Amino acid sequence: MLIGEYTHTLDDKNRLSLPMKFRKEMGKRVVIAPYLDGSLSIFTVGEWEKISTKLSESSMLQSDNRNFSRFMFGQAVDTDVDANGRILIPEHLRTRSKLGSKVVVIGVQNRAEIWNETAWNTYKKSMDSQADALAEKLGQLGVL
Amino acid sequence: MLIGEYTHTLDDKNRLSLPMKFRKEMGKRVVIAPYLDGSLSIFTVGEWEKISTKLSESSMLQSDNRNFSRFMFGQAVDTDVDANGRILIPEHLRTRSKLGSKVVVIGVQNRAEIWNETAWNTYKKSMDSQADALAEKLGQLGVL
DNA sequence: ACTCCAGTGGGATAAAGTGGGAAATGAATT
DNA sequence: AATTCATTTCCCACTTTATCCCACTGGAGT
Repeated sequence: MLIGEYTHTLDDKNRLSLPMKFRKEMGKRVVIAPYLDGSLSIFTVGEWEKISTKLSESSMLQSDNRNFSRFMFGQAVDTDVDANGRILIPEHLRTRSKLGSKVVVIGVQNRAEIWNETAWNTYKKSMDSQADALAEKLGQLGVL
Repeated sequence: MLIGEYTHTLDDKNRLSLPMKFRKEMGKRVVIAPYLDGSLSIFTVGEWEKISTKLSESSMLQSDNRNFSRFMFGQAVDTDVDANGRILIPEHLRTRSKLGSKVVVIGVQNRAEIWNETAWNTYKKSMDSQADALAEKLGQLGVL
């Protein structure tokens, strides 16, 4: 279970160290993929395979499925974690999520997310003000 | 599993190097075919045969199937991967997908796609703005 | 204050990607 | 049928980018 928020530097060689607390669970190999709300996601290979399986069962002749598969797979990368616990963020993903030298790595259950630092702070603030309303909605759906 | 985005050059001899990460899975021989959304597709011979089988099982009495088969098979070529991991893109396919000297090769599970660089960037942008809605839709369908 | 370690930075080495020339194949013309 | 011209295929070499490895730093804990 990945939890917590860590601010790390993304250096000019596109290297990002994973928080020490994540490394054991992440293992030696992870998949980095574009994710929702402008963030990037880091999955363990196990979690990634679950997603792959689900998407491979959907027909590529339907544009919704095709588009989402392209979006995820086309931009994803599976990469080794180096000896210092760092991963390489490909240039196209770095650009997409507008990552500067300071990024935020957060743990969300089975995945980690990488955020542009200011985008994360903005997001946090807006969620804070909406949290009560959100809880209400989820409560109505019986989630919590 | 083919994933990732790579920008490669298509030289004046119509040669395109496959990303190193794709080469093992692609093998010594691949099939290049026109694909959807203006892209070209690269399949392993194995994957190509699967598609062929499926299409041959669908009735050619339906004009949609007939037309789609013509579209794929009529323009497809099977070609060797050379010693440097490069393939030759036939002129008619290069023209069709408006490929200049810079093209993007992406991996999408069982296939690779070749895109005109600017077309890909445009596509990505439009997908980025739709991804959240798309994920929601697929979530409702039980895909994610 | 000293030690240890997570996180960071930089230089050396290897390899992926690309370009160009030589050899081979095929077509065309006399 | 033979020679020449054009096009394709193969091979080698270069350049740039990425990967590996080691060293440093600053903060936390003893």
